[in-house]
Amino acid sequence: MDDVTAILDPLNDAQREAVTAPAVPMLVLAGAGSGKTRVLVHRIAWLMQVEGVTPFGIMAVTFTNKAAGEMRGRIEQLIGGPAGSMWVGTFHGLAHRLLRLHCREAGLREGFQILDAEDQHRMIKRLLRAMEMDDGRWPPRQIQWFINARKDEGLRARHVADNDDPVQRQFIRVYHAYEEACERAGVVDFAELLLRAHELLRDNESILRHYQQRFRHVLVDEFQDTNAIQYAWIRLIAGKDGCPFIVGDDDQSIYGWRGAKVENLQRFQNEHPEHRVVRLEQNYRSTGTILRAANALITHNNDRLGKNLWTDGEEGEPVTLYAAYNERDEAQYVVESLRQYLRDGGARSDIAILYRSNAQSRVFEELLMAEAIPYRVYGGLRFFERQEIKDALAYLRLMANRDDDPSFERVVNVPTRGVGQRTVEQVRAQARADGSSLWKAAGELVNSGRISARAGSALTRFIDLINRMAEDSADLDLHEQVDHVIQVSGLYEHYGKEKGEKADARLENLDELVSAAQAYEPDPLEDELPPLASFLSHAALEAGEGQSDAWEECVQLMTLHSAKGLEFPLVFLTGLEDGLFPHQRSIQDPDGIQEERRLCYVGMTRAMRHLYLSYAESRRLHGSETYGVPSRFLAEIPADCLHEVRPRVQVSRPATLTGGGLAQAPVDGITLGSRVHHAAFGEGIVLNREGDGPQARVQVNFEGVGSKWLVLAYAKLESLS
DNA sequence: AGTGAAACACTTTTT
DNA sequence: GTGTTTCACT
Repeated sequence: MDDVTAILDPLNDAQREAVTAPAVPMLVLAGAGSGKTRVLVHRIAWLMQVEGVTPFGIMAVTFTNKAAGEMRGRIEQLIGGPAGSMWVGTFHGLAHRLLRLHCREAGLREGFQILDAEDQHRMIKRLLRAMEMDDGRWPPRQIQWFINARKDEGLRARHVADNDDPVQRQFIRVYHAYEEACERAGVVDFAELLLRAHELLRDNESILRHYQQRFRHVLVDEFQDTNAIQYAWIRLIAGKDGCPFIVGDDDQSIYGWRGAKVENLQRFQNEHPEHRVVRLEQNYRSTGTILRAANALITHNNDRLGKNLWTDGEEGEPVTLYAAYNERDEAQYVVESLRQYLRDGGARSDIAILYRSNAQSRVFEELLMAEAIPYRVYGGLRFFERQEIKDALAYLRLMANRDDDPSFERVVNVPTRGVGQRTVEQVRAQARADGSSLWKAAGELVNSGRISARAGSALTRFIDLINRMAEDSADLDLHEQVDHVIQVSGLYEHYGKEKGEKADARLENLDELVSAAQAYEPDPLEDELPPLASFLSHAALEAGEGQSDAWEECVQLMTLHSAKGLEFPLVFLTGLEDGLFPHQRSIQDPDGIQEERRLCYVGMTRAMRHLYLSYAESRRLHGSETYGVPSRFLAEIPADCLHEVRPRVQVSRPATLTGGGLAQAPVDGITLGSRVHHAAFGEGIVLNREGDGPQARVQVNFEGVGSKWLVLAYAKLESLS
């Protein structure tokens, strides 16, 4: 039983309590840096080695591939062998596996493929056109969002009520059309994977019973991020007597905007009266001061499940606050400070620069570039999302399934082969008339001869190309197949002709696709599937790394959202201005503010040893100069945790520290953010200010009237606050 | 079919 | 200010 010491020794009391918990539903409230992955991993080892559960009976669910991979790795390390038949994966990945295993019962064809967000967007645009709906009045993005949000709630088009709202009615119409189009093409989008898998279990007694009996132990990571359908899914599989082991942190719920429901934590407790809660509150990451600052901030939120992080580590240095003159000054300060850290022997990869929105990365990039400090920006296009890669995949998808309309549309005329818009439109019309796929419609059109000779021969060329490639590569290995397609389709040549350095990069990517195919190993747990179809699913489900310029030691730049789950010795949390962070779009809504506050909390708790906060008094935003107020979050951090560096007085709008928080000094009574009254426009909030003296102009957002620029000398504004 | 100007919108992101 | 997308022109 010395295995057990290996499992339990590295744990603290709370962690141990969670890991060794009896067979009841468990909720582990795991604060930032409290070792939640460790608890999950050790729990699994405990189940196997002490409770005698086989890997076959365990399912562990995460949100990202990265988290899933890490978990699997650590499990295998701890138990000293492969986790084999254990189901460890993302919600989408596991739902996908379920659907592959039971595609017949799920109402899907055998080789169904997955639509990524871009494919889905294109498809909706096409549908709108076919339905003769103006995509100006019906923004495809909005409809896409609508459909996904409904699916995340578990609702199909036929379930959505229009409430006599004409707009809603149109949305539902498109949703219906979209469902049909997906059905016809044999594709499913991301949300559909979850919804379908849920329906599969819900509607198939025997399948459900099988999985309920099999997975008595379902473990879920980041439970605060689950949406309605994911919750329902877990509920179903866990069944009445399952013992779900849930790990989450309500204070780190930052995905409400995409359907995540923090309430699921509460709901879990209500629906499992016999559950037990363990709180992991000891933090192993940050200094005492950083924790004190973060704790104080998050205390301003309501309805918390309650948790207070502590550490027995050292106090550490105060959190530094820098009031920058503008965004360039902010960047300069950040770079100076990180230089100092590097001079003191710190590693570049220890450093993270965090911001609220992607656009903010630019200033930092420019400066880091100029100073020749290697950096890496997270986010952006990932490997399998690149244009040339998606083109190649579209060819492959068509070969696997001729009815794949999105892929047909994508490559009929890439590279150009004389199938113009006119011809494609004819094919679409034919498909609509026959209720068939584009591929069949194209064949039909060519045979019927109701098409010009030129267009007909161009289409025929395309049809023959696909057929020929499918035939010729049928017996090849996967990577040879991919290579063959890239060459024969003309894609390689096509992208080679692109000008600039782009061509090289694109060709390199295409080569890398071949390598990826060569390295690909099908999932042994689901594969009856031909390697090609399996590879294509993999490409959609795991879009690959962002543009990771190798593993060179780099300063890390990323949004606060993508920083979740990571930790860095040195963290810069930048752009702390009202309107930017918290973001303008969240500011009206109290729940929005709370989510922003949690985001700030997440950002602060990324820091291990050094935390720098900064804001800029003026900033170029969307092209024009704006004047920000220090983020309200700054005022919520106790003054004695903060060390304010070079507080600038007498810039455009001085900020001073008073009474434990930041307050603004008045500038002739009209301060940014204050309420004013105007004779004609009524009441509003001062958003912006330009210039000095009587000629100064202010931008005021009036209730009802909207925002106006006014010259102070003429406007006769009355300050109300 | 490919280029260029104009119009436009602009959190956060995984799968 | 920047990147994207659409439309019009060659």
